[in-house]
Amino acid sequence: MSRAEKKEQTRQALLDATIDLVDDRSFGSLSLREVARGAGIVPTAFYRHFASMEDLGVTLVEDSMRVLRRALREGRRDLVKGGMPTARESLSILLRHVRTDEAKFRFLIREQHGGVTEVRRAINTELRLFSRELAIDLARVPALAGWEADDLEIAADLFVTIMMTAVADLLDGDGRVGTEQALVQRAEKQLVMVILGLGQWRTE
Amino acid sequence: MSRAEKKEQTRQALLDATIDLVDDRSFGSLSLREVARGAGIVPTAFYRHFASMEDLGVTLVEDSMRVLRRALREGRRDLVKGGMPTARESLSILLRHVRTDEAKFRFLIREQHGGVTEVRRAINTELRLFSRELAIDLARVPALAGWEADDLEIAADLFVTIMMTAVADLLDGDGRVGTEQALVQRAEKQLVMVILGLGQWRTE
DNA sequence: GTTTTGAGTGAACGTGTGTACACCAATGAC
DNA sequence: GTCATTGGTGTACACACGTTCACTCAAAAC
Repeated sequence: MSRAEKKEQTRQALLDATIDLVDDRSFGSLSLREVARGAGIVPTAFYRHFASMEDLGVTLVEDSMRVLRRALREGRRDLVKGGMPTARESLSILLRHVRTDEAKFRFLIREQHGGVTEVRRAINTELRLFSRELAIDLARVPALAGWEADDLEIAADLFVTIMMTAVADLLDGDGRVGTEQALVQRAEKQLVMVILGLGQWRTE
Repeated sequence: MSRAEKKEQTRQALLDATIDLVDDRSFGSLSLREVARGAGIVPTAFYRHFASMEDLGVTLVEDSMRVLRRALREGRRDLVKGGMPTARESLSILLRHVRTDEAKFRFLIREQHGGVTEVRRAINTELRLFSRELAIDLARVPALAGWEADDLEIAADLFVTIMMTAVADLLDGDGRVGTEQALVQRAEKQLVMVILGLGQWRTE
């Protein structure tokens, strides 16, 4: 294995170890030594890859966000068509992604309002970008033509909030199936309420 | 000062010190010694008041929740009347409370999805209670008569989510006034969207 | 083939950690 | 007035922490 490959592998091991540890603690409570230990290297070697824990945290946000963006984008394609069945479809796509990348989603949810400023900032910046992206999609929906761009972004923001709340609830809940189903139905109904509200907006 | 009073005072000092420290870090990253130092007592004296940091955390949730409940209840009285101006009113009441009890709200926002299980659980239990309370209020609104109780709770849940998101954004934002105003308007419009959606629910 | 580079090592530092224990001193009960 | 109760103290322990420094030794550059 080449030198660069070996380095990349260790770097990834550090990121993986961090994601593992953050499953039941906050990122800010992790120690550099713990992470290094988890990756199977000596503490001082950590600095060959990241300048600090904060630096690693920001990198981890970009990593995890790539997964979230992919999930939300896929769901988005259907959501903009409006109506109840497509809202359900979008949600189930998202939640399927959550199940296969549980740890990364938990990291994002936990640290969105967490105690490490740079990490928090990175997450919210990315989420805002995504809201704007969704707003642009909404603008292309015929039924929403003539809307203010600002208002569309506000609606998009609310969709994202509902989605993220559903993810948080899913990850927090016990493993029981009934709970999960109820949770999905709730989020779905909330999305529909907003969609119905959109239809009424300045049309009354 | 009586013995019991003196003890209560120290206990409060521990809670205050914790709230202070949590302003820019996560609760899980606090050490017992730090908190004791902040309260002006020696580490071992901590145990005269709380069995552990986790224990203190749960107490702090109850403390802070009392403030949040009062704020949300006050705003609720107007919200259930429906319509745009009352949504604005409810929001401004809440945000005024946030400004006077900033640290406690920040604690709740930060730890709602934070790394300390018991604390997280305590916050979400209380929030769920509040949602249910709001749902009962909604049931008394004539326009919403005939709704399923479950659906009302789902709507109430969404109201609470929007409110909490607004609080989080307010506390995260820089101090600039323009930002704050935009944020309030956004939350207000989101509330209205849901209210409009409620009007359409199974009425189409 | 020789030299340079750099990821990983291991010992050492000063400092902070949670908790155990014996102790003090003032309040409150009798 | 005496004595038990109890919040707070100070010392001590074994351990974990972030960061420093001089080091190895294999891959990459020449």
